[in-house]
Amino acid sequence: MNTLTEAGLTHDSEFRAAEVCQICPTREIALFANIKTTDLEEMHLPIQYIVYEKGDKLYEIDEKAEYIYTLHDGIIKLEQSLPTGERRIVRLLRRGDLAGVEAVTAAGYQHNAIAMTTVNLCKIPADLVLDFSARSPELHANLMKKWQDALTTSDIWLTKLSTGNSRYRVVRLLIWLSENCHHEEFYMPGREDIGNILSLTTETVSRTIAGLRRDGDLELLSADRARIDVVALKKIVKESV
Amino acid sequence: MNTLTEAGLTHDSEFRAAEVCQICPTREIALFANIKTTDLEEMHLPIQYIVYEKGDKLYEIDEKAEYIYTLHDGIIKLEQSLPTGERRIVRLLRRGDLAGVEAVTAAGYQHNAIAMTTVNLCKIPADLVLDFSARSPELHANLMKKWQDALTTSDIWLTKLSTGNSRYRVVRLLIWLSENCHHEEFYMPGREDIGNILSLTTETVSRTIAGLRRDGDLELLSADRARIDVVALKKIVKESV
DNA sequence: CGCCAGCTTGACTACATTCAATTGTAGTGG
DNA sequence: CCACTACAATTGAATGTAGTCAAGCTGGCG
Repeated sequence: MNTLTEAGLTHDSEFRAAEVCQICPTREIALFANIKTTDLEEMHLPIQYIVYEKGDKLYEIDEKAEYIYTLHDGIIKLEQSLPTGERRIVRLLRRGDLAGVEAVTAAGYQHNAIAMTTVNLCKIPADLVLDFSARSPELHANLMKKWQDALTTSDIWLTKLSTGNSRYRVVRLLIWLSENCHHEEFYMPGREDIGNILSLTTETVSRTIAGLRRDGDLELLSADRARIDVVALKKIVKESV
Repeated sequence: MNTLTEAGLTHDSEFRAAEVCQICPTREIALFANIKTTDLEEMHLPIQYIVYEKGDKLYEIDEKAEYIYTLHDGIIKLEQSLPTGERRIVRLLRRGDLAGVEAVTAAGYQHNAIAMTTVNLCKIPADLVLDFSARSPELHANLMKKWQDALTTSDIWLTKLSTGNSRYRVVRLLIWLSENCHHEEFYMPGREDIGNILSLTTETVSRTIAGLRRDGDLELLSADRARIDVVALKKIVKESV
């Protein structure tokens, strides 16, 4: 857990960045990573600290984009709709990632953002970030780094999650999910969500997972928790160790 | 054609941004779109104007990233390798797009960048862009806009070029390619490249294209030029007219 | 305890891949 | 100018993998 709650804050409250960012457990990897405290004070940034429950929607596609979200804990999915009606999940966000960065350049959000687990995050007004990033070289650099990260993730999804057979794709996703948690046990999305991430049907995902269980490489702990044999799985996708 | 050559410049020469950007036919959509001439003068940016031929490599993955490229004309592919050895094309760039933007945040390039056609571009030192973007709010905004565009493109590739059956995917790609050119006729990559874009085999791509030709929706003009019935094809992918 | 959504399993079908052979095309040199 | 080569594209037949449709199953929740 990496919540501001543990650092002594109550949920869904509003703060000044200067007060709260110094004690933020996500700070070293977050948007304000290396920003001087004096700068944060100067900026008078009102930050809301919020907890969303599984299934809650942060924002919707085409909705007016006014806030950027920094994710402290949990997993968020960004999804888009196809002309045919189905949904496709284009990215998953985890600790340190930003949701809704497009708020600094575009008028509307480009995805539906939905909490897949309980989620802790900070909600930051985008216009202030943009203003301040024009004055702070550090923030400016951080912001670009976050764009870069998002793009790198997208590339990985294209190369590693959208190619190869179903077993290969499911395995890669499981490895990614397990990297989230330091413990063995990790969150596993529903079969339909996995299908929308990998462009597979729920049935195919289900069968593939059943296969991995038979081989002893995957253990289901509850509806949405699992444990994997990382070494064995990495061998399947031909990745070093 | 949208070349600086037509504007009277010789190939592969070096210029100061202030001299050359004012007459650039790509300027209104390029990185320096709305930058004041006085600012450009101040920046003393040495810009190389270069022409690459089909198949030439701009840069390689992991190569030290020192330059950003603004594309004036032609098409560039960005490709990555899979652990299994195959290549995947993760993005195609066209007029106005940037190649190697990662040079401003990362140490090395993240892709192989290869010219698919004859290509006109400007090669700009990344460190100067970064410096200057910290001082110029306009450039800063432009740069973020370009990141944003790249991400949006990535999302489209994930939702529209990596899902659905082969016919659907090939059609979507053809529509995209035809949007490049105002004329009917457009550049069509080799079957293997198309396969690496869409995660299909060359054989499947070939068969799909043969099918489109039989239906009269596609006409091959030469090895790498084609013409399509846009209306008919958009109907296939269920897109408004 | 029973209901319902999400998951699993089975049988069948559709589709893309694979392997192999053939045709087509652009480039080279006699 | 044509023959020859190299490579890309096409086509066919057989195989394999994922999709589809339709039943059952399970576990969490009222």
